[in-house]
Amino acid sequence: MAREKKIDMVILGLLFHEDLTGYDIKKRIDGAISFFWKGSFGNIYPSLKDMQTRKLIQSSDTSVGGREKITYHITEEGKEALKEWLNEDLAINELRYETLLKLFFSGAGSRKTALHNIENFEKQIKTDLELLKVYCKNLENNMKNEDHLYYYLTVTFGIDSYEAYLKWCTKAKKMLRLEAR
Amino acid sequence: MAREKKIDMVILGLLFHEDLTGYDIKKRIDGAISFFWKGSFGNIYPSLKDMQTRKLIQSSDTSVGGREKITYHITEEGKEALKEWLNEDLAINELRYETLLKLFFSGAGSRKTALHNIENFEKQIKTDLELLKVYCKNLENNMKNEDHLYYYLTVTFGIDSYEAYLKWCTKAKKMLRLEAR
DNA sequence: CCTAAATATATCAAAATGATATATCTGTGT
DNA sequence: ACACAGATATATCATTTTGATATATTTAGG
Repeated sequence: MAREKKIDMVILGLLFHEDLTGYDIKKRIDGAISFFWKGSFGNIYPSLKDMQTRKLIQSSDTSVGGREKITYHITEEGKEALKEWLNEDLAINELRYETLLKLFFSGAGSRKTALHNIENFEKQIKTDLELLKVYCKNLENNMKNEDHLYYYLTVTFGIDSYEAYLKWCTKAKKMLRLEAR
Repeated sequence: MAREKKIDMVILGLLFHEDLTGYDIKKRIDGAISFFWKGSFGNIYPSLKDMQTRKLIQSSDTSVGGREKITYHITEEGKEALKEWLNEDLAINELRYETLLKLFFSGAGSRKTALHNIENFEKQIKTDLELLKVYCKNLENNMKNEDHLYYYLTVTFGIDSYEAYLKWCTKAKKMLRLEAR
């Protein structure tokens, strides 16, 4: 059996709630989802075409004037495929943190470089954490349906782990400054 | 300027300390590094050939009997390239957590499925956390050089964040069980 | 002495990434 | 009325990564 293309599931998950264009899908992925998954035009558009031939989604032309616009709709087969994936036990969870990679190899550099890289990371995380907290507050005032609960849980995952990262940053910086070479 | 191939930096980082074969490199990457970065034969071997033509590394044939074996050694240019990368401010840090993706789309499934996916995640994390703690204990008894300090910091990053994940799992499971549909 | 596991290199299809090309529509300031 | 920046929208491409497989040799255990 061919390996499952994850972008397909992201798209099906989004189309489960509403009809969207490829461009809309990209915007949704760039929102809260981007904290734990990415997508690009380079895989969204091919996936849309492919899933249409596999009858998991249907397209309808909703062009306005000269502006081309193709809106996609999930089929029953598409909903089935999504549910099957949700029920599979396998889930691949991966970190790809270049900051940690650089830190690991900092023996080839200096304490100063290592500290600098951690400070950059800290800055990145603080910015993202602020954003997540805004999402969280908005959700708390508007937890009206099941989907909001799942959304809320992913946001709190982000907040909790980012807060742990920041605590680690403080510890790590202290160690790098104290333990004289 | 061509985009930087990250696998090159991983290999240079490893070769900075010792000469290695492609197979050795794969084994190193599959160790502690695998918690924050991955590598496969499919990009290790091509990278080795490419970096050799770019004079960042040198190869020497160390075959034993009929067994082919090519050992690589970092050059001064290679060391320079590694240091340059360490000194670049840019670092791409990405999470790719299929568990969170499934949780986010659990509206298409059920509370039961969502809970099941979190329990699977919890199991995965607990196993990995145990391993990280072993690494940590070994390091604490053997913190003799600068490299061990950097290694130790990446390991504590893993431990701290995984512990935060587990706390989140407990909270999330409670919410999913309490908040009746 | 057999065999399973580890060592070792290499390649390939499939998927993801990141950038770019092309064209249209919308809102803002002048 | 007009220019023009920015948002909307689809599409493609080279590069990189992933995951699997092919091939062959050596080592360790029963």
